Amino acid sequence: MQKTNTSASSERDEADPHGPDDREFVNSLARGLSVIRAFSREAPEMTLSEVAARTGLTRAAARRFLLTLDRLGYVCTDGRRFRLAPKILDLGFAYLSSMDLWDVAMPYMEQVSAEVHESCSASVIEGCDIVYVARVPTTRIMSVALNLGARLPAFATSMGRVLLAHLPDAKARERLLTCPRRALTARTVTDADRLWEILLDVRAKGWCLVDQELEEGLRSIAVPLRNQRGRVLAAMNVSGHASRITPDEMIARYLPVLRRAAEQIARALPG
Amino acid sequence: MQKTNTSASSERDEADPHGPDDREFVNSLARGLSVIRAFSREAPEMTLSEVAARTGLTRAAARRFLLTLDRLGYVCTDGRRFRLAPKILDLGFAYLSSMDLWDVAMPYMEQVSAEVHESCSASVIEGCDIVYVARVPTTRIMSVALNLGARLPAFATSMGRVLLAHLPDAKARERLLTCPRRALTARTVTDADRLWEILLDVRAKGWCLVDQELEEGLRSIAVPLRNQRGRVLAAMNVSGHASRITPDEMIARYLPVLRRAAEQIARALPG
DNA sequence: GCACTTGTGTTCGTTTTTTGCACGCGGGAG
DNA sequence: CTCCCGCGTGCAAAAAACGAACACAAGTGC
Repeated sequence: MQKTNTSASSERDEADPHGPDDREFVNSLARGLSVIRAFSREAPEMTLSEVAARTGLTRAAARRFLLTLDRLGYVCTDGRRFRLAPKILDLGFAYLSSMDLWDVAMPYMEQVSAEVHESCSASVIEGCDIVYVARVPTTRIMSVALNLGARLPAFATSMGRVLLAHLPDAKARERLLTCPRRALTARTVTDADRLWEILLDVRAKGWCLVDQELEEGLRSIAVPLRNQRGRVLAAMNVSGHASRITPDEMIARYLPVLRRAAEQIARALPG
Repeated sequence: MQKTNTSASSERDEADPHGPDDREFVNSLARGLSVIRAFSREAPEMTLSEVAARTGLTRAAARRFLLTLDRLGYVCTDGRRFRLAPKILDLGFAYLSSMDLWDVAMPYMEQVSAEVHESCSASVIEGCDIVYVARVPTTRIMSVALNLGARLPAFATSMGRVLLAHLPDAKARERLLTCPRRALTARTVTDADRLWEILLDVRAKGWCLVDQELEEGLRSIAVPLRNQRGRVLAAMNVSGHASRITPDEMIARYLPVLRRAAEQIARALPG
């Protein structure tokens, strides 16, 4: 879902830049994972050779990995074409399960969504992107479907700015400067200095509203999710269509709901 | 989220039963993936040695895999403890993106959810389990959180029975007989012959209602999701709390909504 | 119909990487 | 202090990767 895959996020991408020749780096694993990632909306189903071409592996290597993944149940094949099997979700599931936060947060997010009649989402920051880790959708307002694992550029999203604002100064600055900041609408703020000011403001206020900077007609407001000790673990937001709600109304009506939910989540979290 | 991990689903589990000695099987990949899966709710954060113990790998091997995954950004570490990084979701994301179905289905599922004020989910079958692939939650009614990738035993769920019913006879029978069928509530039907009758009925009717067989107080009704050519790709359901709705009401009010959505999804699907 | 190109998937020996084991190190608890 | 547990490292043995063949099919031009 969603093609965006925005920023150049990951510093080191897998594939096979003929690995760090470290003896501590298992190339087979990196290559196997790159085979999994070779599948996409554009190529949901591939022959052995197509996989080889996409990953840069030899056909022989691609074959070994595909057969291995098939044996393990992560891909399936009709003999000629290969496609990913649902078991792949087990891997991400391991991640989601390993975080109590989402489990704890979901009921409160459902409550938020029910109260404001808009989608409520949670995300974490990774590199230049935010990654969606939980979501309670209502009727679609965005042009793209945002599902778990989806990425959006941090600098242009309400959750991204909240997360950036709660990074240590040096890190936040560095990300602002190094991450690509393509304007996504006419309103997108891309100037690093201006963004820095915004982050300082967000940090002081404890919330962030973004008005049609990510997508025309889309407004969203986000708050940090903290654990009991006050450390920011993620961000949570609510978005609404510009035709349905003004920024002031969002602050008046949505912010209190978000803040209350965030507090309840913090209290409900262990540790 | 959700511990269930029910049935013994996967025929061949990974780990390291010292692999099929085939030259076509890449042990390193299987082992690397088993390292990812070693993380769970119970062990969200582990030292190198703990990972080694959990996976049955030597510490040296575990170390190499963890360092590799760290380099690739799939795990992160504070130097001592390792945990999964959100990038892991990219893997499952590759799967979800590779299926148009979910993208197409989501808006209709949101509509269903809005119309009946209950959660609407979609799943596929894999072995003895159904795997959740899309979900529009409303306020929580189940005791467990069902998220993407979550598994439930097929025989005891409405979606599972729909999916089993649309398998070829031989396959459906075989799964009924070989899959574990532990009773989950007092009402759970576990008798294979009785289940077979139910499946035939589901196949004939084109929908399935399950009343508190999975969990006390939980009723759900499911229909198949087909492509334009009529092939069953997944199942979609709506569930409700027993105190809020009777089975007859579910059939009267929810079924038409589900059926209409399923038809719209079929029409909206390519090929 | 025929040789021919092109793109498959598969096999095999050789080179290269990965592995497991044994050993050494260091820091916290008893 | 010393024991124990967790971590890092060197090396022979095992494995995986590579590349180059081979087999096969479908389409191509003649």
